Amino acid sequence: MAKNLLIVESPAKAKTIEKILGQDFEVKSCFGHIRDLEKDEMGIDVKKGFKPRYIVPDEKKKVVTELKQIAKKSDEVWLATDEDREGEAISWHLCEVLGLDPESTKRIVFHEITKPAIKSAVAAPRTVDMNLVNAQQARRILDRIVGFELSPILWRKMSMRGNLSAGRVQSVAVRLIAERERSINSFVPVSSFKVDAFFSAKDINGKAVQFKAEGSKYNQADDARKFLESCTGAKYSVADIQVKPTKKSPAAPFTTSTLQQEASRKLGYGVSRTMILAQKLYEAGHISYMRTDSVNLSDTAMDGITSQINTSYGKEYVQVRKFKNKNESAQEAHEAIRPTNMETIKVDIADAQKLYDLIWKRTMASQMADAELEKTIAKIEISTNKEQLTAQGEVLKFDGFLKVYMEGKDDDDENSEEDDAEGMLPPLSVGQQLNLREMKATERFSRPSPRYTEASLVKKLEELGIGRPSTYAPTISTILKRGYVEKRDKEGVKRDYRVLMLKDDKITTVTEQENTGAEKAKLFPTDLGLVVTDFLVQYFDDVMDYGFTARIENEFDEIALGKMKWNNMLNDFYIPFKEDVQNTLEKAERISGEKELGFEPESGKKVIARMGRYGPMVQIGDVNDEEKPRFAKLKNTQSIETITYDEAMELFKLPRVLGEFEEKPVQVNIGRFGPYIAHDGKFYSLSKEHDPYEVDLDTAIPIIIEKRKAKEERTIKVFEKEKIQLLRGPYGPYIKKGLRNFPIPKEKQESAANLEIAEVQKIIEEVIANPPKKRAPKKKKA
DNA sequence: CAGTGAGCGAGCTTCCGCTTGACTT
Repeated sequence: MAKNLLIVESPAKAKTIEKILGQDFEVKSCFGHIRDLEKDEMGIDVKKGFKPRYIVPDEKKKVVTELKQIAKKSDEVWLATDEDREGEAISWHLCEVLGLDPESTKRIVFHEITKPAIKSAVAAPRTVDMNLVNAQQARRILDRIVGFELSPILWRKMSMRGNLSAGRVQSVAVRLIAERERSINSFVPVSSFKVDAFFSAKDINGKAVQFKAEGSKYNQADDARKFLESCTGAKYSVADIQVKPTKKSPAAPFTTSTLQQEASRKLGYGVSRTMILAQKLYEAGHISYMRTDSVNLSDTAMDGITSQINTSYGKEYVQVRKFKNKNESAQEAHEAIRPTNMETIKVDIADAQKLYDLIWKRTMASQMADAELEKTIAKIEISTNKEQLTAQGEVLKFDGFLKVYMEGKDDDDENSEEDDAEGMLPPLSVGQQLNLREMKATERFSRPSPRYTEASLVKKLEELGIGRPSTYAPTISTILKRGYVEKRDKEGVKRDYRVLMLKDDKITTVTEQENTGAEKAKLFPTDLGLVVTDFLVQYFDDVMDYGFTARIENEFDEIALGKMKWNNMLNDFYIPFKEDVQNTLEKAERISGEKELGFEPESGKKVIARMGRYGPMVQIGDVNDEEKPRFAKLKNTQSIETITYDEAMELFKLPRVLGEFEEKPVQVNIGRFGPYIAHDGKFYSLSKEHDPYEVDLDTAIPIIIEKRKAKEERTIKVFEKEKIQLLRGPYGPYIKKGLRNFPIPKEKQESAANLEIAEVQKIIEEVIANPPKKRAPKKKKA
């Protein structure tokens, strides 16, 4: 039996550390937090100075029991949780649960899992820092108060049903998306005309090549035309050439957030996918810990990286760098994300190779030499005009880190529009005459900020100091699951733009078309998200403020330094907050996001759009009217905010009779489960590519025929006028009664076609009596 | 299943941060 028990958070770390420390230590993991606030009644005694009530959650009981047993048998317990606020709290909770004295129990920390780091940590133990623990408790309690006070307000005040929630992080994330959407919708593009001249000159081999020079931008088409006119008959010559050496430096090694961004840009992964794959790589020992905000690399890692660069590319490619973290909220408990062994190139894990390559390359590049470029800027004179044109070229003199890796660009990066296509210029000399092939003034429109992707939202949250590496992906899952936000593509719209062209001393104008506004896998707020956000901003502007987290983080820091009492801090927050809560419960009206669209001409009844119990809808008339109001669901792409009166009225055109087929009427409508076609007492649901408002008889009939045929092929037998059916499924035959499916016992599957009604009834009864095991039910309160 | 949307008012839901499995179809 080992004399010492050392506890870390992650089981994968435990294994590695046990190898390093040898026989004197048994290393175990506690799998993160082992205690949390009780779920009922807040878990906090506000009146007793915010005294928290902690419990060990059911799913943690097993780990805790095991740790208790081993702790009892060990001479000494060492706490080696992460060196950050949460890690310190975990150590303290371990003391509480394992019956250890926090004032004497050995607490050690390290930021990297390397032999020297761990050995020196063990040589210099300290004790649990209660100030830091208190800062964590304040953080935890504040989040609980905010979440568990705000969410019930939504349940009371929202007309929409479902499990709604609000919180310090998620609600602000939704707000970012909501505000971006509104700024896009109200954006008015402004056009300008950019002049480009195309010249030809001879390259080094004497071959004629074309190159581009840029002129000014004009806000009006007329001004652009005047400039082109002024150039008719002009001669062009090189007035000046400047050659400037420039440098490009590699980006810092990956943190969680930058890894998510790069995997999104280069591989198209959502943040959850990235994290699942990274977790697999970590568990297999291929990469360091993947939930980190640090850009630091251990000395051991640096040695591996530089020697790998040396062997692969040579000494001149090595350039050792220390990166500094840009954001203040970083807690830097771990290293940057890097390969554990730079010599490993192939990882034998499904789908994870590409992500590993990305990490490997980024890590390599971070310690490689700057790329050296030579930028040439040539000014071109126009004989008839005072203005000059500018041609730019770039030549790579030394590739440096670009040999392995170049960081991707977001579509909201400035200059990304222009500076990506800088090619080479042919050799030019001052005074050289140039032949103009053509000059164009192309109309360009200003663009709104792009919608967020999962990864660009994470970037923004990190900039604001909101959320942590371990919560970025789950936060996005939450706001998607709650229906506040949707991830989808948007088709672009065609837009005309003008091109004025000067060629052979003649000016012509042509109109061309471009596709604009197309976006892929972007986050859109739903009506629910917009309505809930507006409500929260109206009544809880302090918590919803983008600077709120940063402000309370400063106070948590004060607590951690022992300069502020944690319950005083909470009290200062709580008093005005609780007042807002009371006030809102009393005064706020039910939230429905109602918007008046107009009046129905025949009846004079009001037409409105609002949130209903089942989602966004339009309504004609009022509940208090004698006649019942009429309702219609909004289409997926429509929103309460932007729907027009005409679009709303269009929605009332369902149900619609399309015509007849086999002497029976064909009707299209929208039901609870979406749009469907009704014919001859049967229902055929419409797939997404069919818009129920567009469907006509000619499209409906093939759908009926095809679905009917597919159904026939799957049907084995029908009982009681189709109330009970025997169907063929992908895993074998099954029984369908009403909406419910019932499995057929294995031994009866082969002869399913011979089953009679009595036997079928018996199977159904048996299944109902002994329902198949479902996923473990959620724990209810005792 | 192919309907609704208010309100009546049980009984349900919820936060953020640490960590990984154990569950189905």
